[in-house]
Amino acid sequence: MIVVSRLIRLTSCVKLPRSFYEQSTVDVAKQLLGKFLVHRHAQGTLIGRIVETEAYLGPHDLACHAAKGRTTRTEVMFGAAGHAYVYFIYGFYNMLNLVTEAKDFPAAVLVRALEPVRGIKQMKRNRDTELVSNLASGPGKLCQAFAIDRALNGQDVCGQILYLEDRGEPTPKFDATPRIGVDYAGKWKDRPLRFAVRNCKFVSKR
DNA sequence: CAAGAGATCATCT
DNA sequence: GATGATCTCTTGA
Repeated sequence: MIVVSRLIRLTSCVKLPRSFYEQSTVDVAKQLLGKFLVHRHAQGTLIGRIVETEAYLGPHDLACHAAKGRTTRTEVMFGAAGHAYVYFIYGFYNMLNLVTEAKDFPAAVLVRALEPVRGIKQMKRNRDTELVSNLASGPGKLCQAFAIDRALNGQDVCGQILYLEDRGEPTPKFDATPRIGVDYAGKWKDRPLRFAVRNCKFVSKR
């Protein structure tokens, strides 16, 4: 019986393969809800359930960094799917994105919020705060909680250090809204490309 | 509570 | 030299 339950656990706990990230960016962004981000860190293993994402659709999407062209900064987005695009912004925060679609097509999903699952003690230290719903409820917060910085830019997220897991949970009910903080993006700013789990207290505050 | 400012730096003009 | 896929704290009603 022990062996059987282990098998069940193994089969329902699968690392997302590269083919997952090669799908359309909107599909990846939606399907990431309810998946688990795992960071195997020297401090210990940190795990969170994804509850909020945003899709950045490519060079024509004025909110996407790649709309400004292929540069040192955006190079990772032009690479193969299933890699981390981590950038530094506002002088303080890192943002975690997962590169999607075909090589040479620059698109990605911004991971905006997580429900802390494992390593909560370490996350509290990293964030210097006690409230669990304030540990990873925003793109800057979650990078701080999960010790994600630009050292992880370009990391293969189909590897052993940083990856995503499907634990058998169906995609939760979610709402689609415009993306946050992209008022400069002209007609693209109102497109409903932000996806957040409905009635979830771990999404970013808005 | 809502609104505003400040923090601070890599990247691009 | 300006700005940004943010967050926190302070202010004032």
